[in-house]
Amino acid sequence: MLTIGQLSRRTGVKIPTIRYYEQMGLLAPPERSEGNQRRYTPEERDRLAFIKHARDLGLKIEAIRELIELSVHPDQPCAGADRIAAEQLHAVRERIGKLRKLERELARIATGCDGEQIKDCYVIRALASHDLCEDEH
Amino acid sequence: MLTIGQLSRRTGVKIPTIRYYEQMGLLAPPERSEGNQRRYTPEERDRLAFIKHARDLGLKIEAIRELIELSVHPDQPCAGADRIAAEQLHAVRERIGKLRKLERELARIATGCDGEQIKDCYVIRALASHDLCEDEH
DNA sequence: ATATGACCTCAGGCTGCTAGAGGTTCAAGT
DNA sequence: ACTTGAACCTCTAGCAGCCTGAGGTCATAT
Repeated sequence: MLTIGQLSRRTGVKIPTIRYYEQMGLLAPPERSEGNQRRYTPEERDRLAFIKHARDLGLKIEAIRELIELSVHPDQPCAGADRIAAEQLHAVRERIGKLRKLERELARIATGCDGEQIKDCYVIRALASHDLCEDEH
Repeated sequence: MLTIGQLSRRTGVKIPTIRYYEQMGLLAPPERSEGNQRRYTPEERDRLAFIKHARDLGLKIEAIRELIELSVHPDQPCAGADRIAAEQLHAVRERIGKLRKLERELARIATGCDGEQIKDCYVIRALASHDLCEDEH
């Protein structure tokens, strides 16, 4: 049995975050010691590691909840899990696309200024008007 | 003079958000009608457009506040504005890098499953353990 | 005069945590 | 057996950056 501190160190998830996940229903309320402290089994550690991995991949709490729900029914078809992963991939690709547009524009803005005073500053002028933008947004 | 609704439509910034920016000190408290409703000048519309543009580029409220502060002193050197833009560019590039790692892993996870049941599902297994990951994270 | 829509303020909620106050328990050392 | 000190407990509040809704007022057209 692990204390919450040991669990935290082994998974890299901070203690308040563990308690938060319990509150959010991602982790079942664990056993308690006589003095009311949380004690975790290795299975619970595995589940927390699962949650952390999914969070690191950018999955929302709600999506993780669905996946856990699915994983409790190992004999059902796994199309649901596939769908969640695919949706997540799609979301990540969209974010990358948007960020690359931003990158281009920021690169132009950040390197374009050779003025000396604010009133000539390309950064300020570029933000003040879209006329200097390459694409619409 | 524009009402808050007109301002909202012209800038694409929602009404509660405009009031929020005022509260945060990004917009000065505007004039009011006799009946205490906000009335905006074209200059205020321009400033809101500036704010929106900067937000769309991912700048934080605090960074925008600094830029506005700078733009009020047009005769000062503009190195500060350049720095803010460069920092933002750096942050965006970092986010892109991280997201691309996620993309690779998710793509592998989302396309790797040909099991039929949850207990064989590659998505679930990949999340449960890092053994299936390509890089550490 | 009245209807309707746009506006006002204020409070509370959202995500995903994090921090702090104020109190209890555990394990180790003496 | 006792004492320390770290680790734990619950609860509340806070962060960004808004959004929503309640309950009420204003503007304008008919």
